[in-house]
Amino acid sequence: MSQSRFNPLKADAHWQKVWEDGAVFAAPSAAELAGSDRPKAYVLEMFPYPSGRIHMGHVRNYTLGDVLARYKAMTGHAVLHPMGWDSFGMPAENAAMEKKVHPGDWTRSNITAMRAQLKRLGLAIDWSRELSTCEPDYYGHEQALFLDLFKAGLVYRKESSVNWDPVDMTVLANEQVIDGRGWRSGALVEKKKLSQWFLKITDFAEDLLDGLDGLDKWPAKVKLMQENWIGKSQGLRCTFSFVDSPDGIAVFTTRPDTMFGASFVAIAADHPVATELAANAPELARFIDECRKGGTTAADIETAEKQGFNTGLSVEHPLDPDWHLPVYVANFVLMDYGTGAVFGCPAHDQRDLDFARKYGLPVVRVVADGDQIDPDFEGDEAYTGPGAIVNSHFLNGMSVDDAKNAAIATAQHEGWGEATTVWRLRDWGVSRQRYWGTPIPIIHCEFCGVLPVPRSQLPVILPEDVSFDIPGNPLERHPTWKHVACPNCKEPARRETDTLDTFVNSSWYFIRFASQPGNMPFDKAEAEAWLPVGQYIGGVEHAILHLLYARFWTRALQRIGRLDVSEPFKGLFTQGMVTHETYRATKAVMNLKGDPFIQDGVPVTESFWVGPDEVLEKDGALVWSADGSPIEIGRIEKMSKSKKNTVDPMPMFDQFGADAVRWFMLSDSPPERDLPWSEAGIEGTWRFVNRIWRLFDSLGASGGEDKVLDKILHRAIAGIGADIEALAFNKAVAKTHELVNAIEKAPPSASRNTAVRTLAKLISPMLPHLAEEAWAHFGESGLISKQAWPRADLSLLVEANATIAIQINGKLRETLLVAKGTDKATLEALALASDKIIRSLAGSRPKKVIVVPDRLVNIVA
RNA sequence: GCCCCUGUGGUGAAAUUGGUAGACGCGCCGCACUCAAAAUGCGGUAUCGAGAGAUGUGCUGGUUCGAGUCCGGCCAGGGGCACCA
Repeated sequence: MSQSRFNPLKADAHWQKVWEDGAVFAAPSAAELAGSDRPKAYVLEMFPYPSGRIHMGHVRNYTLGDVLARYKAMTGHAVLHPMGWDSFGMPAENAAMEKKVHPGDWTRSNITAMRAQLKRLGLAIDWSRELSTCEPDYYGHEQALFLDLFKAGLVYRKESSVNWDPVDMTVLANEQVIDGRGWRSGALVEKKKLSQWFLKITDFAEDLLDGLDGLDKWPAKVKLMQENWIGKSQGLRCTFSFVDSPDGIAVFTTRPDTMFGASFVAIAADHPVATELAANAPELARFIDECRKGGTTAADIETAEKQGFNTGLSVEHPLDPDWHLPVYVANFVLMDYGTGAVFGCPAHDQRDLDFARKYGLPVVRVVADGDQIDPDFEGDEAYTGPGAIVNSHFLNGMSVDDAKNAAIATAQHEGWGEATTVWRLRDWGVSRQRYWGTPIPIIHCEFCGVLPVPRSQLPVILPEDVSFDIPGNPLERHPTWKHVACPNCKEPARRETDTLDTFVNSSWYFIRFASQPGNMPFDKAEAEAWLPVGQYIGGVEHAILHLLYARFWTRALQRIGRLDVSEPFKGLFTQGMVTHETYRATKAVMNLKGDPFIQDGVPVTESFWVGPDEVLEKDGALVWSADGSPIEIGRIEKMSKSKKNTVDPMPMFDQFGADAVRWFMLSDSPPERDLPWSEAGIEGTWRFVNRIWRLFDSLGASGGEDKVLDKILHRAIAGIGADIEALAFNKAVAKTHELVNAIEKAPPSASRNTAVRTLAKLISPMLPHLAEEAWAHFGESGLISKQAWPRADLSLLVEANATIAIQINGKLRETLLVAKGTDKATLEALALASDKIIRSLAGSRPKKVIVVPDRLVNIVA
């Protein structure tokens, strides 16, 4: 028998070329799909941002999707498994500023490098559908869709307050503001009012919430997060009229049952009533200013004291015009939630209670706390639990829920309020004062106002000749780009220089993958042939924003009749992060002369992140490879460039080949769980790959059946398939090991030969290069990737015998092998006749015997 | 503060509806092959105990013939939201 070795580097290169040259993983066209009875499988991993190199997180993400896509193909599905690039965004502009390269050049060369790296993984991708969002043939269509939504009234412009970095002259997202300063410049961030474009996602709040119910293949956690984010609250919107005036203050409450416990009305600092009063009240103006300055970070809010300013105004209680309440401006009331005004019911709301105690306002109990019904509420802890309503006239005696309904009914009947639903969800602000994004296709004309760019002028192409020498938006400074003729009056006009939030790019790329005509964003029928995505796979960090925006965008397209799909992602899988320890080294700070910098007689040190490849172990402690100084081990975090805790996957591919790395990624840890990175064990997977190869190389001309092995094989076929389908790859790996162990131990036979050949197919989704190599080695023609997944013979899955556990008082004492289906009485008799049981019982009579056929006998003694 | 998730050997982890805890892998130990090493193969590996046996799924109480799994109360770690009326 000739011995051959598996050479992964040769095999990887060879089969990757065969797959690519033969367009083996090209998805069928929509027409072919319609004409075939094959079920469809659209498998999609979240497309990468081309940051430069792939990292372990990418390897995990794309391996998971790839196994599923390959399995789906083998199980007779028409598969769409595409790849593209989320290529607009800030890092490109930062690179431009730091390295003096054009964002386009930087991005495109990154894509070239990362495409090659991804291909090195051996992914079953239809590369003919590759797209890149920074190219006009993508973003031009996005501009067309934006104008469609504009025309449909789903886009509007509004003054809104933004975080403005005065040094970089740009708007910052909330996450980019750290302790009130810009994350890059370190400058104090200012609040600035800017005219911004918004998408009306709130129009779809109810739909987006209701739609979650139908997403039964989404993780409950993600649905819950979206539900909280959308934040539906139902309650009463009512008006507290000013004393002696027809006007009033609109208030929203989720607790109309506590109306009779009201003791003040509080309005936001930005409330129009406050603004009006402040014009003639300098003290109030100063207070409002204070409120605006207040930080918005979690820590600020935690420590901020409830503060108010008594306006001197009084309002009438809607249920009793003679009952007057003071009106405060309060720092804890938000203008952009509800109506920007609340009524305070201190006894049953902690915040209101803090406020009332501070300003000496009445605190009246209106919900009984057990048998406590005294109207005089004592203590500093509000009661927010259930109870009967008390001290509340017509609501007395009702439950909280009944009283809510009764109060709302009365308000509606008497005309001073109505049932209202309020959402936490805000409209989506999509304007970014940046260069590297989709230009917003709008023209501002002094005479004709805000106009869409005519369709014939799309795409609005991003100019390439820009400079990043000075901070700010290069589009704003470009000498010619923004100057255009008004499409209406032909007078000189100005282009919109803002670009779209990059989340817009990722809100429809999965549609473009399904259909990519040149003259429009997508063809309706083609897109509908593939959509929705059957299985979407990505990081949980996108659980809210990306997934919510994509769901909104899809519904918006549905509303304007462009696509009859409401939910873009039927199945969602959120993979865990690949994490690694972080390391910090400390070094002395030097002065200009190069001597240690001494302060108060002590050398000043600074600590900084170092990468895992710079850390050595010496005498049981970790030291920095550069100078041997001690290393402090930080917490385990997601691999990121800033913490320097990344590990480059590519050397592993060069050393062990794609299959060993893929197998390693799939082994052991369930894919939804975070994976603390460790290379311990990669040699083990490499050994396993070689063990399998030796099996493939061991086929002989033996005959004869091996019924035990047949059974094991068919159990593996069924089990591995089910595990892959459930994305439980760690379990599929374990079952593959069991099968391999069994085959290795089995003597030569026809059954064994069959098992070895079948094994090649079973590993093909996970170890595709090895499997192709085996297929060729067997002398077969064609590709194993195109073979049908083996069929499990169900009759072989039925066990003839069952191992019965014999327990005494629930503790295992003995096991018995019996024929399956042995009746209860026989089992009981067998159990009681067992030597061990007789000994254990030591003559005492069983009180009771529980028999579960095919499982166990439990003797209660 | 509110909401959610997780907790099992040295280690990554398995465990259909409550029914033999620790499958499978990594590591480690022993053995074989070898002048030797690597590679490979064989055996062992929850804890205590010489053994029979006892104990064991974060802690604690409960339901049950029987609990890793269900219920209550804690503890620890992680995540999400947060002056949301």
